[in-house]
Amino acid sequence: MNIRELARRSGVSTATVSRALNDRAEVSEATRAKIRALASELGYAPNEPARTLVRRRSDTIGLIWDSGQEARGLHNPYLLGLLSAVRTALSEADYHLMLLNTPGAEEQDTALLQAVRRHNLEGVIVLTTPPDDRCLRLLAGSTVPCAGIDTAFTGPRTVRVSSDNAAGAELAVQHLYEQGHRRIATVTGPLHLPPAAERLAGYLRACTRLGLAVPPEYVTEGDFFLASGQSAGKRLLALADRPTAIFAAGDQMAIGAMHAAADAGLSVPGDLAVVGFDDIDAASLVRPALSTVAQDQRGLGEAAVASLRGLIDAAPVEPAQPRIVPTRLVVRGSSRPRG
Amino acid sequence: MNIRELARRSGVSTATVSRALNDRAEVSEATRAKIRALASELGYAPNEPARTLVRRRSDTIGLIWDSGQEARGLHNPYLLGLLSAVRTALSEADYHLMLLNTPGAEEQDTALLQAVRRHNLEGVIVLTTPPDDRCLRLLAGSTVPCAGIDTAFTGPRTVRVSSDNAAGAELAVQHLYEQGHRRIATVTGPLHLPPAAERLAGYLRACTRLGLAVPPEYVTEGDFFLASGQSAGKRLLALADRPTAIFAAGDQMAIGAMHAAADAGLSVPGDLAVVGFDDIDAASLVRPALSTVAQDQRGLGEAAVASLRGLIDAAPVEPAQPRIVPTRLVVRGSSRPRG
DNA sequence: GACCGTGCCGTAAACGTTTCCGATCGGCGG
DNA sequence: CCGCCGATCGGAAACGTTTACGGCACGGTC
Repeated sequence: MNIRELARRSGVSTATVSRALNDRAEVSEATRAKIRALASELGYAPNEPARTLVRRRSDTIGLIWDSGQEARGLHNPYLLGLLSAVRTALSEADYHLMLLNTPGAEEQDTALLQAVRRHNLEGVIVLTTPPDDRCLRLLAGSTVPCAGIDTAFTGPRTVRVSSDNAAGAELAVQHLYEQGHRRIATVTGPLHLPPAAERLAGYLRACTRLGLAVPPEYVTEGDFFLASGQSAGKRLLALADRPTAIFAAGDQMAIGAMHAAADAGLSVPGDLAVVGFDDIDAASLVRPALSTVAQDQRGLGEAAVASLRGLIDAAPVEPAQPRIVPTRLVVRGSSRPRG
Repeated sequence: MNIRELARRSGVSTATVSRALNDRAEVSEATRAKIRALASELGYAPNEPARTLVRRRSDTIGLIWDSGQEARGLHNPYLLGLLSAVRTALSEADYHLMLLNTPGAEEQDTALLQAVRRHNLEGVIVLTTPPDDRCLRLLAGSTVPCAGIDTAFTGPRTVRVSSDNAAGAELAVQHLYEQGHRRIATVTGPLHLPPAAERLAGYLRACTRLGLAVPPEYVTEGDFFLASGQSAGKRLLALADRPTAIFAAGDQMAIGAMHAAADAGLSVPGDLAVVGFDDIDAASLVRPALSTVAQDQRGLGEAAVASLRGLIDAAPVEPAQPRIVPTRLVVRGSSRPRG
């Protein structure tokens, strides 16, 4: 069942069928309707590879994420939500989606770039901070439009979209302040990662704005995982000037801090309030449930797709501005009014 | 940079270049090496759409999962792991992967089938139990090879791969038995879903094998979510013949049961041991950490890909046997030896 | 020496679509 | 009546590959 067969049965030429189905103007309404009807009756679907070949565009974009993390057993609970958001946003824009595999160490440096060319991909969306990868750097350095969600690469035709990490952190601190807390400490992520640095900046900004003192020992660096939050919490709770609240730059670390409080015989939120960042699944499963700054995954996905489309059909006029997506505070039991 | 240009620069014809790069025999080693070298030097990558067009096979399979769940706010923490596993297994088999979007209610019934034909997909992998969808049923009923992970459709060229739910449940009960428990209750999932039914069957089988009495009130049905586990736990703990251990068919329900124990002033695992199923992220974050039956996501992904390949290049001889992948018990704090 | 097989390679026809370039046909103003 | 114009369509050339087919040279066998 190809366009020729459909043309034969409609009594017109393949050119007319193509024009009819592609909503071109040079075809009468009558024949267009007839062809449409016959096409859907016969279940005709145009062959995409052939279209791609002649049009020299595939309406397809590639998606890639850092699976190195999972390989090391570290799930990023956000990936799935981002994936779905990107997928629906792309399909609404009539793009197809191809999953690229993160090149391992044994791959060629050009593996990613080659994959893009092989499939005529019109752009690539990169999820989460990837390892310091040469493949990815090569891709970003090329003229292939790239949108990165929470990634830090730069290139001639790249755009970065990320949550408003600083504002989110401010939200958290503001909330704790409103609950009466004045001694608020923080556990950061690895500070060489942009999101971690931005969340710290937001924390500091809020503290100065609110007139809160931030002794240097109130800022401890973690690695986004449970254990680091627990040990950081333990250190913070042993301080002479013990904080009454902790803002952790990641939910796992926040849960770790809650464990540290329990270890010290302190109650949450009575003796220590905790606010995290990300709203992972576990946040609503632990007890007390974790207050946290939720990222807008759908918004991130839509922003990435919108930016990418801009990059695709616009000339590379200027380095695209990063797109910032607002966050939202979710208040749960771990920061309710002090008892 | 196409094959013609490469042929010109190598001083041979396009046919020879094609044969050289596709490892056909009718090319001398010398010219093959020369072409290879030139190709990688020039960064030549064959155009997949053109290949697909002429070969009439795309080396691409489609992936689809039920995003209805997420839309309703229900994350399936397993999806991401499965996704990665499928992706790596496919790329090792030199297949490309295209993400299909789950058709909404407004789509044509034939949307999925049409997508498969448009892109010349050679097969489809379906993740997690989808809604009772006509699109999917149409796909399964066609001759398109389909592999479903934890899905219950059937068709002429479909195969189902799933974890050994029954054996996993037996593992859990056996473990609790070995810890000295004799009164073991269970919280099931919705029993119309095959995994839930199988886990219950495994529980019952283990109990009879071990000679444990199972009063009817020891079996309560939940919906895989936290609240159902909590209320089920509450009911079980109020029983005159109170169980000393609970096997929950899902981790969220298991955590709910732990909350119920805390509400009743009981300690875990001292007064009540709990074992879950799935090993979601939260399992290792709650306190005490949750013992659980972990699914082998990588194994599931590889089995799905292997089955699909069998379906693709074999004649549809007989209805393919379902592939069963073993599970693994992860013992954590919630079921450690009784105090 | 004729013949055949084999190894290597080139020519050209496909694959299914889009689109450029004409062609045809009414209608309409001059 | 003539030429022009817009609307509608068909013919045919692309797009970049793979592969059937045939050709050529060479070595071996009778």
